[in-house]
Amino acid sequence: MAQEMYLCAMDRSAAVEAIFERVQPPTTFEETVERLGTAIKVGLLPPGSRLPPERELAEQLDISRSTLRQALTALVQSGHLVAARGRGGGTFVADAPPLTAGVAPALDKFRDVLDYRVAIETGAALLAAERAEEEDLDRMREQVRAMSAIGEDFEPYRRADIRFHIALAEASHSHRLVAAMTEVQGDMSELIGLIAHPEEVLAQSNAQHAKLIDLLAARDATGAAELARKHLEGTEHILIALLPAHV
Amino acid sequence: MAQEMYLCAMDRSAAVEAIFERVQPPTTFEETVERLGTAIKVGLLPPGSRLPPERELAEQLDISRSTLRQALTALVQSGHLVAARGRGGGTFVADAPPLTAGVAPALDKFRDVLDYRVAIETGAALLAAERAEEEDLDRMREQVRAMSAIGEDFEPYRRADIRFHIALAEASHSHRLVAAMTEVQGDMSELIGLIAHPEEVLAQSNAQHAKLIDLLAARDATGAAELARKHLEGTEHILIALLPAHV
DNA sequence: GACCAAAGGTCGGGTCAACGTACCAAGTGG
DNA sequence: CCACTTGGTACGTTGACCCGACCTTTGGTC
Repeated sequence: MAQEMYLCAMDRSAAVEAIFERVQPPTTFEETVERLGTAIKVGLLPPGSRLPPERELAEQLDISRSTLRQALTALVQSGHLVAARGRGGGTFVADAPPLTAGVAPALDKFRDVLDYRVAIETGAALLAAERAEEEDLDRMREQVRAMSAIGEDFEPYRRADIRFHIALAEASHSHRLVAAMTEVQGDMSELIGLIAHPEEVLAQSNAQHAKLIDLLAARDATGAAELARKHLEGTEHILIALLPAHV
Repeated sequence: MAQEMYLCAMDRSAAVEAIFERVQPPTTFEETVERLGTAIKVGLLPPGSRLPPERELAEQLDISRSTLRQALTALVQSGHLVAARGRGGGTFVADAPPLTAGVAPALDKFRDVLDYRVAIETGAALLAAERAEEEDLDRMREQVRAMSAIGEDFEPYRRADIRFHIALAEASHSHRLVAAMTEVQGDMSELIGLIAHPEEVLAQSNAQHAKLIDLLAARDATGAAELARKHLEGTEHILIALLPAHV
């Protein structure tokens, strides 16, 4: 029975190390705050929109009402939601949602987010080129129009931008990529607030959006992925220059 | 106060629906079984290798020993691990790990896994082309050699194949992509057991592996992503033909 | 104006996952 | 034979989560 061989000393690869990292699944409460909070920040739930009644929503999410209320309460206190009692009341997305001014917590976490984003965006672009329907493209075109119509101040531009990228994920017709894209955009918002956005950059960015749609329509998967990657590099360069030196 | 506007009826997009889906974070126990189980199935922890002592491992994973033992016990009962008491004992990966004969649970889950894989693999290929060091490429070459040396029976080939793809993720130097790749490969194993693998298919597959390394060495990101996508299509076509009609 | 229905808000008790600590049992090396 | 390392067991504590009943506010309806 005496087996030797201590944990393969040579093969201490990054993958093996990843096995033994901390295991900490989020609680139901945390997950719920994350889900709803991201949806709000990302604009999927626009200001003024109403959530389903608590008892109903709890059933949809398949959690108890108590836990749901914890999450809702947290979001009310943070100013993302407002609650109104009585008939015709309900829980609504705040009209003036607080700016997501995260004070840049973990630094190497952002590296990860940026890289993960590359995978999700290019993957979505690739599959979208293979599968996008005309209606998917229309939804994307609408956001491009919105962005070019704005031009000046950044907040509404950013919202349309997010919706464009989520629409891209939807065009890939992959449930999981939509979820991943939403999550990634939420994470990005924490970063993007930190940097400046000259108007010319936005214009060029939106030109790339339009071009991407053309490539999707032409079913040019390779070109779409390539353009997507270039598109992301723009943001990256600005961010990396801004972030202090890392490991 | 009377706000109207019931949850934007028009905008019932896939992304919005995804918000209200079931929230069910895994328990620590489940997550731990998943982590270790995947690592074993995927061959990151080869048969015969020894895990750290329980008390130590529990600290690394930042969970209580009791919970860790639940997970270990589960893996012992399922035949993935064997435990030996006494000094010089420990917990070891079983020599003959049970075949992962998953009875194909959710069907549309696999669609999702396949699509997610496209994103992770192409994303990893893309970033690897930008960042791979010579030593990263060497690790991949080694697996290609291993695969071509085998040729006949499938199990060892599959193991080397997995390690190749994980090495690709490592070459992208993205922590998160390594983790995602490992997870995806674990999920894929459940599927791949279901299909046949003619020798000629494996040969062609390995030729693509070799070609991919060349493209990475040449820093041809677009070409690498393109080839990766083609490489995956091979598996997909076989699987989709096999899986019954879906929605 | 009385009443009802539909919402959010509160309370108390029950269950179970996870933790921590101490202790038992087995096997190996000195 | 002793001591030490390592897996196995037991038990009490905490806290997340659930369930259900009830209160409070508020707008609509008769």
